[in-house]
Amino acid sequence: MPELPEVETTLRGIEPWIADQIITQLNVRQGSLRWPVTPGLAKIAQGQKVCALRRRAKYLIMQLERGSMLIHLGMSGSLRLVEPETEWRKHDHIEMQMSNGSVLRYHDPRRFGCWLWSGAEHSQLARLGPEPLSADFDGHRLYQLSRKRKMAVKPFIMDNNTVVGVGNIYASEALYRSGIRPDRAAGNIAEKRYMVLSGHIKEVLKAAIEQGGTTLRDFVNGNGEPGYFQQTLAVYGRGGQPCRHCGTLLKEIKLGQRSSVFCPNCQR
DNA sequence: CTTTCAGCCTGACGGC
DNA sequence: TGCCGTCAGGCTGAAA
Repeated sequence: MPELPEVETTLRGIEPWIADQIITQLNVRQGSLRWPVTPGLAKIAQGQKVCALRRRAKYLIMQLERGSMLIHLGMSGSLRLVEPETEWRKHDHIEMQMSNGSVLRYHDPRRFGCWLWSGAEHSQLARLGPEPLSADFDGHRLYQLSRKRKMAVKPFIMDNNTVVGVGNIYASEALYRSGIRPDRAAGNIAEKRYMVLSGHIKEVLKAAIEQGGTTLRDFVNGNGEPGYFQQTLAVYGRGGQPCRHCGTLLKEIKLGQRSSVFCPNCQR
């Protein structure tokens, strides 16, 4: 499940191998993703240089000479560098060959990701909130945006309009660290608590990115799956198990269609 | 305006 | 053993 840290880790892993290189060939084997892969993408991309690779929210933006490719990993997607002529695995959908011999493979069993070309601005990026690790995101923003909102705080912080890149895992963990119940109404939380929460969102994402860095070699070699976060998760996926702080059994509820685990004693 | 929810897709898992 | 239902997840756009 690629969340922001995984996307950032992917970016850092592949960037040195493809930046400033020319796309010699692009193969689309399966173009039926979240949105259909832009028709003619292979022909459009071929011969263009990768001028830059950057991340916005959970999107990767591959800046080429005449426009950009917007890439999303959905929830099961991955980008890996593989040896040339590597046998195609099931669910390998796209391959990009570079002038330095690097080969990038896109693998995505559930096909929730996307590869979209645009010569101008991608509409998907138009109304995104601030990056969680930027100075534009802080407790003041959470407080201001949440006034009079009845929505539970967890879906509120997972809303891309509030702040981007906070998925179910890290929202759950940040709320636990902040001592805030995920089902508390967003509009009913004091500014001070939002200051604490915004700090923990940043911390948890930073920590995950740092740990993701240890799996960089996996991306280069094309082996293995990143599984770095599992050991450090306090609540996500631990419903019914004891809280590591107080021993109270963690409670699991549904919020906005998503499972949410919290400690009824530590979080209020 | 805010909030909810279906739909996209496959693999893993539990029950029978 | 295999079949079936359920779940997981990000994101959009339509409905309430």
